[in-house]
Amino acid sequence: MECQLQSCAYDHGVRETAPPRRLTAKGRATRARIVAAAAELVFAHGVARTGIDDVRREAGVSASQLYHYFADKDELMRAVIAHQTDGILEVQRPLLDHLDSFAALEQWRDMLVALQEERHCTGGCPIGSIAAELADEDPEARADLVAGFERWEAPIREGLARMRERGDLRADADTDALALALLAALQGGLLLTQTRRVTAPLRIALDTVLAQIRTQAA
Amino acid sequence: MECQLQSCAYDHGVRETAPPRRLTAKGRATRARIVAAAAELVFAHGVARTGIDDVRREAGVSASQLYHYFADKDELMRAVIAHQTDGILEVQRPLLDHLDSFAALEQWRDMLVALQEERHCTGGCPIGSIAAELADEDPEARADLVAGFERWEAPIREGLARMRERGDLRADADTDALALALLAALQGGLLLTQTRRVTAPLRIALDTVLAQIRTQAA
DNA sequence: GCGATTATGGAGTGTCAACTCCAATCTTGC
DNA sequence: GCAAGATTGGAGTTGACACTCCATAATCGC
Repeated sequence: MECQLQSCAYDHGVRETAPPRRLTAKGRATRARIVAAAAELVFAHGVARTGIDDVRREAGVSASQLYHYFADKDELMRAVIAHQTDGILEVQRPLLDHLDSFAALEQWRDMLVALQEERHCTGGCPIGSIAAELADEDPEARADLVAGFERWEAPIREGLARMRERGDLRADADTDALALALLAALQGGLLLTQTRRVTAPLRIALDTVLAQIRTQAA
Repeated sequence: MECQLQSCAYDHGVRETAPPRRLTAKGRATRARIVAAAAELVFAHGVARTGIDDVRREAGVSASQLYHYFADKDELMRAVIAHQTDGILEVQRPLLDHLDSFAALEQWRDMLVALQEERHCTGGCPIGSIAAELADEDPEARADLVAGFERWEAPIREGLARMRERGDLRADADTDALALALLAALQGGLLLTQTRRVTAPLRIALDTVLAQIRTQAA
């Protein structure tokens, strides 16, 4: 509840609940290994179907270590949300920071579709799937998810705003709404792609919003 | 695996796994009560967090009854998917069957937004949330989810097609793609609305695709 | 009405999950 | 180098959960 606004990538577990005030280099590495293992398992099977013991085994640590770094499963899941948000931004970063041309938007769409193709359409959105599972169940997780989506949406919003300022889009184009619609199309497209096991829904959902953005060209 | 194509609303549990070949009137009522209770709990808390015992208690039946009508939890969840799809179609039915004018599309959007408003933005899509949880985990559930989405998408697709045939939309408008984009916007909008607890994402996501449909007016 | 089938009650079982405890070992600041 | 504190191992506990079993009561076809 205290550090949602700053970008806080890794120091998420350091709140009043987490016992260790200072982490040694080895400790940080162990903690990171736990979070990475948990993130992978949650991405593959969801929060509820990911057992602490699975994480423990995958990360190669003992139970006491896990509870040394995280007060409980909920706190670990919050660390996973932060980790996955970092991962999304890192992977999309070069493109995401320059979504200020039609060519860049199309490249971004191609990248997203190609990624799902590689995964054979399994797995949805790394944070969207968690949101579906936890948004109504864990208020703290919800807050972190809101922050995660915001970190994702911001560069999209800013890219479209630059297009408008530069004169590529009409002065009265609602770029904030278009950015939000793009994110929603991505989420919905991913869900349908995951369910139907074909990339068409994702591609078509994104293309439809991109077409709408193009109608706003100046 | 055998009855995805016909509309099969209620006779879903009657496959080789379900012991009872014939259900008496009372039996059907009990089975329906179980499915309804399960659907409500799953909608509120997800599949994994819904215990058989919770369903049992909520429906007012004993454990043996539950396993008399359903081979296991997976089969019950498949019945829930069918039940929720029926529910979605029933609620939206009057509108859904006549989505063949801009006015009707807007009325439908208003209804969807109002519904989430009533729910204070809690709960996502009755089948979308299940899809996020089960699509990669249970192949049979995935098949039923695909069928469910198709039953939902079909009337949207057909409404837009009628608009094109009637000349409201251009002859080269890709109404199938627009219908799919609308469903994706709905799913993504619901997820973001559920997470952020405001209806704006849902409304904006739908409005953006509606605007794109309007650009295809003849 | 009567035999066969279906519907119900409720106690019981085995497994697995999250989490705890305590003792032992490294690391670090000084 | 030496305490203080950080890090680790692994067995143990507690509860929840999906599912089973067997006996009894209702219902249906004829």
